[in-house]
Amino acid sequence: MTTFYKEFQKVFVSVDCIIFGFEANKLKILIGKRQMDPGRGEWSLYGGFVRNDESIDDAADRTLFNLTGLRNVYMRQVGAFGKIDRDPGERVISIAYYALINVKDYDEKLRVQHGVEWVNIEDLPQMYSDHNEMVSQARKQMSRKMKTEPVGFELLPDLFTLTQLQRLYEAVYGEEIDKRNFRKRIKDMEFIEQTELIDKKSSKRGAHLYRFNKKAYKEDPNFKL
Amino acid sequence: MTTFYKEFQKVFVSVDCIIFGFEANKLKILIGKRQMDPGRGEWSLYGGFVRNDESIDDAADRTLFNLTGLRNVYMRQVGAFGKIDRDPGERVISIAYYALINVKDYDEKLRVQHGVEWVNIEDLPQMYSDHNEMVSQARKQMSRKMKTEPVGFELLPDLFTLTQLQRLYEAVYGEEIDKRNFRKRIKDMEFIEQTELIDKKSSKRGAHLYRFNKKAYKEDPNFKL
DNA sequence: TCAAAAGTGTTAGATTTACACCCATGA
DNA sequence: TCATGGGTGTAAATCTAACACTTTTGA
Repeated sequence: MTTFYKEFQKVFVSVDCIIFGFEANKLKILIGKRQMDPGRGEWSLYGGFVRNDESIDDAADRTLFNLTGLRNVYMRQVGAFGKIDRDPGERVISIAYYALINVKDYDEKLRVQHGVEWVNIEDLPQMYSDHNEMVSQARKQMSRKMKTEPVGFELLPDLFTLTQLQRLYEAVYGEEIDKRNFRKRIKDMEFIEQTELIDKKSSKRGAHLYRFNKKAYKEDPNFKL
Repeated sequence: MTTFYKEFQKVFVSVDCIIFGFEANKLKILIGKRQMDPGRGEWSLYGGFVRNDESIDDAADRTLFNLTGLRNVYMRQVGAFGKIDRDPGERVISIAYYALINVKDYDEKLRVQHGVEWVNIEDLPQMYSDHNEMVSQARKQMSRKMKTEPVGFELLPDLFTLTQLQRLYEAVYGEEIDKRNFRKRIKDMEFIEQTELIDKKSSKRGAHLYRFNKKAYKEDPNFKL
């Protein structure tokens, strides 16, 4: 089969997923104890090897699906990580991807089955290989993305309150946001629509539920938070 | 040697370099006709395969050095490209890097020897495989970088006039910039230092030559253009 | 009745943009 | 002397940031 590049060496290529979720007003990612040698037992991102019959994006989708059973998830490549000895077993080049999911979409039983946990991003343990570095880059890219594109909604239920949305952005940026200024900016974006529904879970008075209207956004794609 | 991941498949990994230069007020990249099958004769970025004894960053440095003889060049990873059939010969995953060099640092003889040319970024031919896509992503990342970090100086001689600097930014952003506003912003950055030297090449009156003071920048790293 | 979260406008300051003329010099 | 690129300041408009009180309701 190898007809053109005989003289060159092949290498293992894997993907690692930084799966972001938002829960209890905290930004979290899914990590677990590595179940494979080398490094068995160390905290680790969930990953997998790229097969010859799939693109790297497909490998990332498949890996995420293996873990969560979810498809059509928002995923973006972070970049390739390729120090010679980044994997203690073999030469492995890994391509990191981050994903944004709604925590409630991830079945608890499945999560437990796979032995992964939602861990606060501010509170990560030391992880296997260069996984901390991957997360740090992923987080930067993700928060930059969230400033100018309406991708944060992937982390929320379809209906959300403005306070939820604000807490999400506070968690992502790692800083408090002025409530009035925040709501002013939201009001300027017509594709974030107030519904008639009221959420009573988080307050006695109740808060309006909002929804992100994708079609309306496409007609006037001006997002900034 | 393969002791841990036997059941997985290895793949070729290459690097491709988007080498930016600035000449005649235009942003350009180095491309050449591919000298290897498959795709021989097509316009192409310069690339090479990653070896097992080097990191992917080192592979990119080595590849750039092979072509230009330059070391310690500003390089950043763009990302991994991994469609199954992106290379018509074999499965090859490629990691794109962009580099910023001063055109005058690249020896003309060497350039001709390697059969590569400086081509205006606005004016690229169709290239081999996904190379146009690589360039397009590289350009976006590079111009975002240039907005907030003083990396544009890598594309200029050590001494430069403000008009040169302005033309560079105009080429990168693809739009005209107001001269007075531009110079006002420059004056606010103390690490862009006026020298006593006058450049007479580009005007009869002569223009002050400026220099980027790296140390001064590190003391007060506030850059925005 | 009170604690807790929802909701609402204004103003000062900072930043950004638009804009036009004189200068120095070599040809 | 004139054509060419170098160099300079101001004012309006926009954007950003700071800030405090009233409302509703379940416990």
